Amino acid sequence: MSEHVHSDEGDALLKDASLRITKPRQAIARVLVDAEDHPDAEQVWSRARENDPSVSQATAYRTLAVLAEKGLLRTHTFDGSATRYELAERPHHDHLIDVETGEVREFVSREIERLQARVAEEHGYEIIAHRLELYCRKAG
Amino acid sequence: MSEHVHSDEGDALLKDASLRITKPRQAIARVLVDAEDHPDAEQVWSRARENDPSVSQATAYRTLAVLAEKGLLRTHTFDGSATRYELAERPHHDHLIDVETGEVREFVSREIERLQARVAEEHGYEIIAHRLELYCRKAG
DNA sequence: ATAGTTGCAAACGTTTTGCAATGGG
DNA sequence: CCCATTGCAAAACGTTTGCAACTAT
Repeated sequence: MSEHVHSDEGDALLKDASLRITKPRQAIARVLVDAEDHPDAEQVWSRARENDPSVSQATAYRTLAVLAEKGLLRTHTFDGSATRYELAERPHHDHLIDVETGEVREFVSREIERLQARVAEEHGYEIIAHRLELYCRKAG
Repeated sequence: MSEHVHSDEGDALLKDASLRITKPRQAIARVLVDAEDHPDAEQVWSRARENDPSVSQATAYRTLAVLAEKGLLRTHTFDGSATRYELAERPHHDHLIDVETGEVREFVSREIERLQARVAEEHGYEIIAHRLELYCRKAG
């Protein structure tokens, strides 16, 4: 059931950001909700156009920017390439990047997080956010 | 003594990269050796021009690219902004970024490193490189 | 001599923005 | 109705590159 429900989750995302519900934004929001990878703006735009071919690049970038700014999306910039996006509502995790294939795996380590907090504390800081990326190769 | 020695360290850096010693590259290399922060390409270029005003932007970018590629420089891309550089010969460390002032502090945690290696291992990988950034605010 | 290096300016890929037209609340 | 939002095209940004002149080796 529910082939294409009224894209509830996507609309919820937009509402959470206090954005007006418009067709272009719905197309974009659905892409983000459905995404199982970490698409960049161009990919989000391209996928959104499959839902609504009239969506412009500008709207894709603008919507991503607002959602990220309001904390509903998380952004990543692996190395120096295009910014990639993912839903922030997903549980926090860090990334393990296979440098040969580009595959991205997610992981969490409570122990590492705890040590990070301690490091910040030792410097007189508290952590707002962090980013941990392991660039790896399959163990031989 | 040694007001402006023949920029030994800078030349050494270039030699290590098997680059010909030229005036523009010497100007750039000295900037990198002297840098106590994490300058981006534009900053390196601008500082290099203080030594030799004729250094072009292209040469700055080209030299940084080669040095980074040959492993003599490490690169960072905090958030989505311009790539920043630092000497790789310096002991490895991670970064704590003050989100209010932009100040960057360095730290190392052997414990965190060990846990990272373990995470990679659990996934069947070995770490080539990693990046850990703590975005922090001064503790209230 | 000659291959590596340079500055210039144009091109690049990604992202942002001014604008007049459109459309949601 | 009115202001947020849109698409378009131009611009901005950081970075790369083709080329003819130059220079370290």
